[in-house]
Amino acid sequence: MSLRHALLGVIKDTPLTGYDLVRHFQGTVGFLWSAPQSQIYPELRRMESEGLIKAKVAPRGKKAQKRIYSITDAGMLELRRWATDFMPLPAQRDPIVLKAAFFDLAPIEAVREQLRAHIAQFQWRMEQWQAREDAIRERRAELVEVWLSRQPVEEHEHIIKLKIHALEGLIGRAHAEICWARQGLALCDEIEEQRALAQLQNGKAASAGG
Amino acid sequence: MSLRHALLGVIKDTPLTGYDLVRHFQGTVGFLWSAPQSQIYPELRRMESEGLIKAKVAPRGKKAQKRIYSITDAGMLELRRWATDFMPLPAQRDPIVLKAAFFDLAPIEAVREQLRAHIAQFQWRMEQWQAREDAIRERRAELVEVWLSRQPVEEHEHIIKLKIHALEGLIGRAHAEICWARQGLALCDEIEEQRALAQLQNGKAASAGG
DNA sequence: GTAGTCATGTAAGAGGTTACATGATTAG
DNA sequence: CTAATCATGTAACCTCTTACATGACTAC
Repeated sequence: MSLRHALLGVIKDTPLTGYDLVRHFQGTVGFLWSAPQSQIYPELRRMESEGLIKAKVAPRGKKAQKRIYSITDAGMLELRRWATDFMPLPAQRDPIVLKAAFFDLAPIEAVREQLRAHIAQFQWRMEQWQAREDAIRERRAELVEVWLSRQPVEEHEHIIKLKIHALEGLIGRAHAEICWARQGLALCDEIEEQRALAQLQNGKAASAGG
Repeated sequence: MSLRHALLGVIKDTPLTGYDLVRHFQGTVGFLWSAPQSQIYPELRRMESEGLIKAKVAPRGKKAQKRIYSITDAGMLELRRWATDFMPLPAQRDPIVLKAAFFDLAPIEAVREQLRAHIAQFQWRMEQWQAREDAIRERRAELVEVWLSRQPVEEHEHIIKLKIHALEGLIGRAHAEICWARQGLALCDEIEEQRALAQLQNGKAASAGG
């Protein structure tokens, strides 16, 4: 149930509407845990019914309303419990690696395309993570600052370093992914070269034999 | 639908029963894509009904029977299609990293425990992957050899190199994960030291002031 | 006979994806 | 008035998890 805790992790800093949370899930926390809008609204309702968050209904214009959620003591407790409890590694399940193990079934140009996209995707993500890291380090990350303002000053640096460490994990992983894909591209070149060479020698042998 | 293709990827080499596949999913392919037994049997039935595999019912002892599945032309085609088609990156969703972003909410000893387990888990996986890689390279991987025996000899090295490349991706990632967790442990030490130092200075200030 | 392995399932529920659906409000 | 944004949902479907369930066969 990580979505729940990702949501709590944002709401703990400041009260937000479901809509705000949806946006944040494409911005800040979304880099850590992506979730579609259709998952967030029902989850907020469930969390409310379980007392982890509470909603304040606020008017919006003349007729419309919105629900501004804030964390409860029970929610904060649950978040701390989750952060503290041991969590086993999720099962190994990566569709790209699985596919890579069967790349010999695909034309080499399709393999290249997949690997190039892999690089591009991770480079894009890496930039996002890097930007987020910079924002946190330079004290420009709004919600983090709100949270820090409620923590003892001597802990601020520790909190920041831990948050940066989490992002460093993603960046390091992205780096590994990019290296891997580049090696894959090199392997594609090597394979194609050897095929061309074999073709050439085949031709020679044929003309020599014929 | 990666489970389906993981299954096809094994069945393509040699006919197998559901039971055999379950075991393989803790051995060879399971390092790439883990799946519980309760998912494999129904999926095989579905694949059979869709004509991707066909079952040969064989007797087992006197009364019992077993279903030996083998791949059909349609199944082989589907596997090649899947290997060729472009596949977008799965959404970012890693519970451990998410948790790491909120490590400041947990007691430092709990953080250490999580990180130590992280290292141990990935070291274990890494050994499995490494062993698998060695087996493939040294031509001791049974099913891979069955597959190779039906491929042109001049392609053998390419196929092996591609399969090893897939495993190298996992190994590289595991390496990154271990590095990250070690840095986390170092950070824990640092934080604890600084806390102890602050405690000490607080004590001094208190005794000087009081 | 009995323990271990071979063999095959079902079922409830959690979590995630994709698409659809609606309506108020605000900025131009 | 019209388009973009704010705001909140529902529904069908798929995948995966966890647990339960059964029975034949084989080696001791």
